[in-house]
Amino acid sequence: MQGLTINEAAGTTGWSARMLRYIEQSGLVSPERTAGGYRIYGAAELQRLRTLKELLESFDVALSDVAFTARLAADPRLQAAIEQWLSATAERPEDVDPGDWLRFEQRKHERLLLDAA
Amino acid sequence: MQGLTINEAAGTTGWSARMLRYIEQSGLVSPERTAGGYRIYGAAELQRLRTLKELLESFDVALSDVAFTARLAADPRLQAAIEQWLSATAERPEDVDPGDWLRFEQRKHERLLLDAA
DNA sequence: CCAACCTTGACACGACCGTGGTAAGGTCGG
DNA sequence: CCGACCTTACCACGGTCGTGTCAAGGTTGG
Repeated sequence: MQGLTINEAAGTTGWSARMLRYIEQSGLVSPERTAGGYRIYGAAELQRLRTLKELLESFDVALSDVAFTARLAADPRLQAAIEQWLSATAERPEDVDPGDWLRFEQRKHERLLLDAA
Repeated sequence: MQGLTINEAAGTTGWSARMLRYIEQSGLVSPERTAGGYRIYGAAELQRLRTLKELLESFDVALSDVAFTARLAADPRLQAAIEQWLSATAERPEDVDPGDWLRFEQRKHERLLLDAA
């Protein structure tokens, strides 16, 4: 076997088995499979899952954001197009309220925080 | 006045007035205001709105994706964290099915295309 | 002053995200 | 062989995105 099954991996990473399947579907962590189709998580995958969790939590980023960044990294044409568009804004950086998109990006979480208060 | 009001801007850019307000809220295009609070779109804003529309349509990208990329560009710490995490996957690029996250990213649109067919 | 336009705020709605669950069936190891 | 585990495929649910619309009230320009 030499690797963990999905529920064992869930136990040591903090994700649920359901989420491990979802993460695989998003293309971010894809474990090997046994001949019968069982997912087998090796040390590398376990490490990636743990750091992924940390990344999402410490920066308040969504899974889909990381997936999109992967798409960006793999498609230089797209990356160039977006960065070029953004750089046109940067022409007058003093006009941009830096809290603007930040609040937009994190609106959902602000609500959660407010509800908790 | 020397600029277009929101409905005039909507007419020449192809966006709806509603979406122009939404785009402003996302921090991507923020027009000046009159003393009374009216939005005034100048040539620069109009151009940005048109190219934004083109960008979203030709690359099948969401508004929130561009907003997230802006957040990335403005937060090097976040950008570095995500890119570092992604680069660990790239260690074994031959193991990654490039259509995987691509299909994940565009699942919604595939459905639309299928429905249309 | 006034008609035409703008503002914010709210409700609505379908589609998608993140997540849990359950059902029907296949695989593992002893 | 068999119990424990895994697989995929669905339904559900609250929350967010993108978008329209409507109400109540303020601004603009002649």
